[in-house]
Amino acid sequence: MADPLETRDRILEATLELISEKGYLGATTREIAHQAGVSELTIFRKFGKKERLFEEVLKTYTFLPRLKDLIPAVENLPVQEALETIGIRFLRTLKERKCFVRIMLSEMNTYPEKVRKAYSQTIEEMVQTLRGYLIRLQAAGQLRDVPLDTAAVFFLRILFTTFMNAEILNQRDLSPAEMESTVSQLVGIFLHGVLAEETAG
Amino acid sequence: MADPLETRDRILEATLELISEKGYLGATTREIAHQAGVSELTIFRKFGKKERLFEEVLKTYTFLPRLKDLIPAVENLPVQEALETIGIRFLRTLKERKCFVRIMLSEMNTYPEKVRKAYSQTIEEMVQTLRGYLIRLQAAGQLRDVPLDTAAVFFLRILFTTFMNAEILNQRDLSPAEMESTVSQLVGIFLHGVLAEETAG
DNA sequence: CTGATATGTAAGCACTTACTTACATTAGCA
DNA sequence: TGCTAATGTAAGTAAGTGCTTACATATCAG
Repeated sequence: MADPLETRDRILEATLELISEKGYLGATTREIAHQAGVSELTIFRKFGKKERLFEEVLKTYTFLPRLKDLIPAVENLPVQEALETIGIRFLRTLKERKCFVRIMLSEMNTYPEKVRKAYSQTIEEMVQTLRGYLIRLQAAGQLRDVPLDTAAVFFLRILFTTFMNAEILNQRDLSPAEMESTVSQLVGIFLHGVLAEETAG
Repeated sequence: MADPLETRDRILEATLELISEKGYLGATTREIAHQAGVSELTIFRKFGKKERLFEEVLKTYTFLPRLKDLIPAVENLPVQEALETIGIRFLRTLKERKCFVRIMLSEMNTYPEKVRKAYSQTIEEMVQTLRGYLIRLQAAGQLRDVPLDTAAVFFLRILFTTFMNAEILNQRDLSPAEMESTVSQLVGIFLHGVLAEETAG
């Protein structure tokens, strides 16, 4: 009948959505098949077993950190603007990949190895990107002597939890306006603890 | 036979542990009964249905924020020490209630209303406590003009994610030494963005 | 001892789940 | 046209799942 690749994609997308809504155990193969507009048997012919489906979803929807591409465009901006741009982009990426993030949070307990792999390919790489940027700032004398791994991690973690709290726990849309105000407040607090000129003690 | 209250407690504790390990759907009433050293029937006699068990666990293990009791003892310390004490206490509380936190994270998607209730009785109240302390500092002229809701939220969220990342995602023990160094780094970055004397621009 | 209360054992019910088998259909390619 | 690959329908299996029923036992207060 149809294009086998297209069929496969529809199955994976249905799986992503349903697992993110109901968890791995709560998402049944019957319902996935129905939502994908496909026979349940097709799923088993293509993926063998349900667990494989799950792994394939994690592989497929691991979002490559587009933060890296952003850095060059930002490198010439004033620090505050640069960090705000990075922060907004990070929040937007999380929003776009909401289903994926939900799965990571839900299944982190029950399938830590599988989730950890997906995690290190996404958020951890974003941390490294931000850290690289901060290191260059520090080398240029713009930052005082703080541990930059920690600083980068703190910065992104605040945004991650902001997203998690609003969109997942409270199931409330994180509006662009709210994103901007959160990020600018964060950058404010973050920067004035990091800028060299303000150390003095 | 035994004390009915004691039996009830054993069931609730087994439920807490098993749901935190395997999720609500993954924890079967048979296994809970076995781990509690109790007949499966006893569970249904005491709680009626599985969902009720879940709700009762959330109610029972909601940890009352002992942060509040800490504030008076801390009010006379220098800000840095005070925040470090608060931070360490928060991390320790999370560690003690690890099972409960895991459940909150896992089931946040699938049972948001139930989890949200437990959440607001714990972490949100801690935020308010910390915010109260910061407001007093600000009134005393020790902090510059930053939004203190946001600041308090940021502070605790960083610690929450630190805990989550280490203990849940990486299933690694967060040692007292690591807790201390994380908290002191956090307070360093946090404070120098908040202290009035360093504003200047 | 009596009766109530808390628990246990055993069997099972109605239902769902992941997964399978057997057979039919459709589309495209040679 | 006929072959192959991708899918579908239908029926079913074995193993759970939450939850129930019927009946027995043990403890303890009166």
